[in-house]
Amino acid sequence: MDNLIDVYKCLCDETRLRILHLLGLSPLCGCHLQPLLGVSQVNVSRHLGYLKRNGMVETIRHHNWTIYSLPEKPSRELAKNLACLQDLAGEMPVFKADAKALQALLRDRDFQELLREGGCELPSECSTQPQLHTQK
Amino acid sequence: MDNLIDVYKCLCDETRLRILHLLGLSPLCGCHLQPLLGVSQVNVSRHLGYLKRNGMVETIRHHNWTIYSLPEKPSRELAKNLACLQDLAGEMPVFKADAKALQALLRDRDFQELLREGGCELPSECSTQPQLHTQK
DNA sequence: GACGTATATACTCTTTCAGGTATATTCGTT
DNA sequence: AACGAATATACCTGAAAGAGTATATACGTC
Repeated sequence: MDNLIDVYKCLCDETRLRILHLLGLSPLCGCHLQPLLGVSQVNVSRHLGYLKRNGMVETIRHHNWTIYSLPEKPSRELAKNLACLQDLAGEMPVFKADAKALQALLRDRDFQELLREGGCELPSECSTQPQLHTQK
Repeated sequence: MDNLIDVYKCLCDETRLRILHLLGLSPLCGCHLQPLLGVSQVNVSRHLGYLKRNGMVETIRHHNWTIYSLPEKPSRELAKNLACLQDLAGEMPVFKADAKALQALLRDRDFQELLREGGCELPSECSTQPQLHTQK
């Protein structure tokens, strides 16, 4: 029961909702999330810390980066609610805009390499095709 | 987006979760919820007020009673999350115990009459069969 | 009109939360 | 060793939440 409440507590903040939605699409670092979300570094870090303390995300350290991702083995409560969130997000402007903004990052080779080095699975949206712009 | 956050805010309290779960099974008054939940009258009333302010429940006044029920036409966000909650509740001890405690009330004729007079649909669990104990 | 039941509000207190500014800490590069 | 990038923590503040006690309000009955 407490676990379920913790899940909902994590979900009742817009920044955290956007973070979880994005992490549902790909593992990400704070430095990727910050520009996507348009909030301060401290803010991202604090919300990520909150999510981690509550078991909503997992981390992998790689060099100076902390790669955040959704838990590999989420609790039933978490899994159900994340599925519910992704479902709802598909029809909500804020989330759709976030997903769109993420697409550019997913095609970035430096980003793909970072995930690979961190041992993360690349999301299917990461095109392995030759790409046009590799700005970092 | 704000609506979704409000939904989650309503869901991140144990008392409110239990209320919503019970209302998913039957319309109920505060005076029914109070003994079921085992919390004070003020507490039930405040949480019900919170839920109503956020559009999570609807009310019908009948004499001295206020019958609370889930919205007839819930928003997409609310509907999805209530479905998710009912799903999860099926396997959680606290909710199962609440549902069981509610069964006795559902068979109570005074209770059934109150719902009918309030214009509520009787939940399917309300047996219309002759009953053994009608203590109020 | 007095009383009991059902419900809601006011006041207070304590805790939690979200955000801002400033300041670590860690790692890699120069 | 100095610097920059990525991340995290400390301190402060204002707002909201949750609960307790007391007190209203509203309705029906006697």
